[in-house]
Amino acid sequence: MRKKHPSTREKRIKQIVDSTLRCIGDNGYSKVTMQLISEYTGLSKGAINHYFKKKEDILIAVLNEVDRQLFVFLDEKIRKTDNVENYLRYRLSGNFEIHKFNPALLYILFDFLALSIRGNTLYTDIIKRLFKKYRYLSSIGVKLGQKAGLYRNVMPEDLGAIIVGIIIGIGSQWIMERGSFDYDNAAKIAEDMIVNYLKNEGKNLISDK
Amino acid sequence: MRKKHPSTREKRIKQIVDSTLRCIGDNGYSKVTMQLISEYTGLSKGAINHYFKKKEDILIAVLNEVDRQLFVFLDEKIRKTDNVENYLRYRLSGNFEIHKFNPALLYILFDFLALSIRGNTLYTDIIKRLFKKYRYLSSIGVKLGQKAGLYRNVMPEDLGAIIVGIIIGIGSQWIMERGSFDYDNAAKIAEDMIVNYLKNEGKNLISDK
Amino acid sequence: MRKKHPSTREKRIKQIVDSTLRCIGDNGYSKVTMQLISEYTGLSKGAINHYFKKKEDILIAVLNEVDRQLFVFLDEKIRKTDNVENYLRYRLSGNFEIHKFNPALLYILFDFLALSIRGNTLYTDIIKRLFKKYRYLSSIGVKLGQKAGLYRNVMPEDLGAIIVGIIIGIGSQWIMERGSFDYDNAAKIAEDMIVNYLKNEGKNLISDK
Amino acid sequence: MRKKHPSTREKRIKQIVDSTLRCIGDNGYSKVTMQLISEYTGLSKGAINHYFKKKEDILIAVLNEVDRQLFVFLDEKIRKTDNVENYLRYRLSGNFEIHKFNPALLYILFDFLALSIRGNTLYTDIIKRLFKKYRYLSSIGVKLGQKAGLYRNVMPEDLGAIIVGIIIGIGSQWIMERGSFDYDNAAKIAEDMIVNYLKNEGKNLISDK
DNA sequence: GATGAATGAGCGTTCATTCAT
DNA sequence: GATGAATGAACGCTCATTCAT
Repeated sequence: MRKKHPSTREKRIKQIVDSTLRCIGDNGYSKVTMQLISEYTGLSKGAINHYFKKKEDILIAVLNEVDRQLFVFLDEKIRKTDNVENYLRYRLSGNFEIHKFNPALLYILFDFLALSIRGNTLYTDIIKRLFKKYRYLSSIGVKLGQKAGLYRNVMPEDLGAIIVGIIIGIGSQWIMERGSFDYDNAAKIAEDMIVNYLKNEGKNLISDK
Repeated sequence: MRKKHPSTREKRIKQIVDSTLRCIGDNGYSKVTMQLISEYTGLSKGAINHYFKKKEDILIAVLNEVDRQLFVFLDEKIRKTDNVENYLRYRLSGNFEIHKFNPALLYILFDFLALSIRGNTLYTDIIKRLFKKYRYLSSIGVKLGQKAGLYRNVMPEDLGAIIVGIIIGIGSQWIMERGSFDYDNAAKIAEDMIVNYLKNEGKNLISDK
Repeated sequence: MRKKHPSTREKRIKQIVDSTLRCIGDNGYSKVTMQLISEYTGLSKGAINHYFKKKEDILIAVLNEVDRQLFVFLDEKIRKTDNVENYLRYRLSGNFEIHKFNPALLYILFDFLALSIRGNTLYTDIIKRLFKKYRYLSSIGVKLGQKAGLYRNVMPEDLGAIIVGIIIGIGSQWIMERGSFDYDNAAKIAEDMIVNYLKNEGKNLISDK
Repeated sequence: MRKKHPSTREKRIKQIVDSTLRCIGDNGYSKVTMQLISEYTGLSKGAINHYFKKKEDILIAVLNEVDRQLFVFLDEKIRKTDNVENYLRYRLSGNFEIHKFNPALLYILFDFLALSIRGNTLYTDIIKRLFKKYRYLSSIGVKLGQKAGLYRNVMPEDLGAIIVGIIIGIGSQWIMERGSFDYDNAAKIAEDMIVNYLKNEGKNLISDK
């Protein structure tokens, strides 16, 4: 029996992935069961298993979806600028904004990150790729500034790591306890700190330690 | 009914906590079972239960041990300096060093962080307290510099959040994939970036965005 | 998502309750495990859990089933009479009969009674309700006789307690050791004793103690 | 090494039995663990096991102690009378009194009764013996009255079963819910009902059913 | 005699997965 | 395609019992 409605399969897969994303956002990775996914999706457990042979397969699809959503959200904002400095600033402020107004994505990212840090080879590769991409995207702003002669000569990849790190590092603390510091101010300082550093090539500020 | 061998109990408790710490470091929080802890410890499941009534109690003890180890390691290093700028630099470089040579602590921190982000009230308070402490310790270096007239006038708490964020943010990426960027260089840049920012009060580098 | 086979679920639930009833009758409450219930039912442990989330839920269902069976058995017999005195006699003899030919119900009742006497709040309410109902049903026969001017003026509720008490009190002894006394004769004496007492209003038989 | 203080053993055994009795009275049979017995006794688990090889051995000793206490309490009261009718009345009222003011004994009796009803051969024999003894003791009052020409000619053993039954039957309901009926009044009615029945030989009150 | 550390079988329960319908 | 009944391994945990000290 051949596929009668090939679009049904894709529709169902999207339905399952979206529901699971919502489910993880609501309950956390460790609380997600096939039963709960089934309830969020409105499909039976059997139907879920019909489209995804293993629970892990759903979670991998979810992680890819998180990646896609983060990318879509940011790219839209950044593509609109042609100011070199703004490229970097928009990436920073855009990310800070995402985590503030849609923390579920960060929640999920952290769940998978925690799993991936160990040998969980299932998610590791996806998370690695995700981080690599964001370091790369962050480094583009640095490279553009260097090409324009605005930024000092540092390894763009290492600065990409700092940019990505500062975003998730501040975000994670803020998620833990919102009142513990001024998120917007810290984000602003971080932004200035990075741009400030990149523009201060000539000054010998490096300690002689 | 006096304890005849109080040292035995304490020894066993330490043995279990240390073994669990090692176990989480090797396998990750989600993979840790009472059975596995028992195997790592070399004691029976019943024996583990004799000292810790609940699995959670072990994990809380482990988390406190992580906290203690981080504190002991850093304080030793920092106490030795009386140079104001070095206070901040030592805290940064010290943390980077820990995560490089004893990444298990960061693994575990992330595991509990991921759990705490959701409603897991068991670890949340401990993790909150831990983060708060590190933001505070980081802010001390800022305050000292401000008092000495060396650093610009920013909220020390917000800078504490940035310092802690940058340490765990870079650390987590490096743990994920060691070859993806130059950890030592990124750490050095981050260090300079922060000190640079703090010392550049007069310059109007803040973007007019 | 409509139920396709609603009868399957109900059939299984009945199957589990009946099997557990048999299991408790054979082995006693304290010996009943999920494993044993599963064996009596012929279903896997997982299947039992599919229909009853908690072991307690099965036992509550069992207790309600015992209640139902007792009620059905007695009501049938009693409804057939319109003789006022027979109402009480039938209730007494009917109960004695049940306990003689289906002692499992009494076994189970005692198991739950023993549990309920202590703070086991799970079964206490059900057992309380059950006893209350039987006291009430027993008191009806007294009230009818009083209305008809046949019985002396005593609190029907207190007599209900005596009637219920005598039934389970004699039953429990007989269950313990069948040869120890003549159950049928004791039941007959008890029946006469109660009716005798109720009909002897005028005589000052009450001791002047 | 021979026993230095033979009385120590007996003292310890009494200490353990008494503590366990108290422990069951407080918590119920099903809640009693060796740990709890150890805490109630103030001895270590190892010490308990030194005197009683099995937990069951303790419980058998406890049950015998309950039997002994019930006997002691009642016999004292009854021995004081030489009035034939009072013999029976004292046994009834005495028992009602015990259960009212020391329900723990009834609690424990019910716990073991529930266990004994099934094949738990450990306690069955003791409980059987206990019931038999009380039926016998109750029947003495009947026999005395018959010898004195006061009571009708019924099987004393069967009446013993009714007397014992009515005592535990009413007691169990009252323990379950104290407010559900007037215990004292029900006890009084039960007492009169029995004596009334025994004294009404001539009257043909027996239904012709 | 006395302790409590240690054992391990067995408990109720969860859950990914399979499969007859 | 879709269902949910059924499975069974694995989990955290309890507890009577043993035994080195």
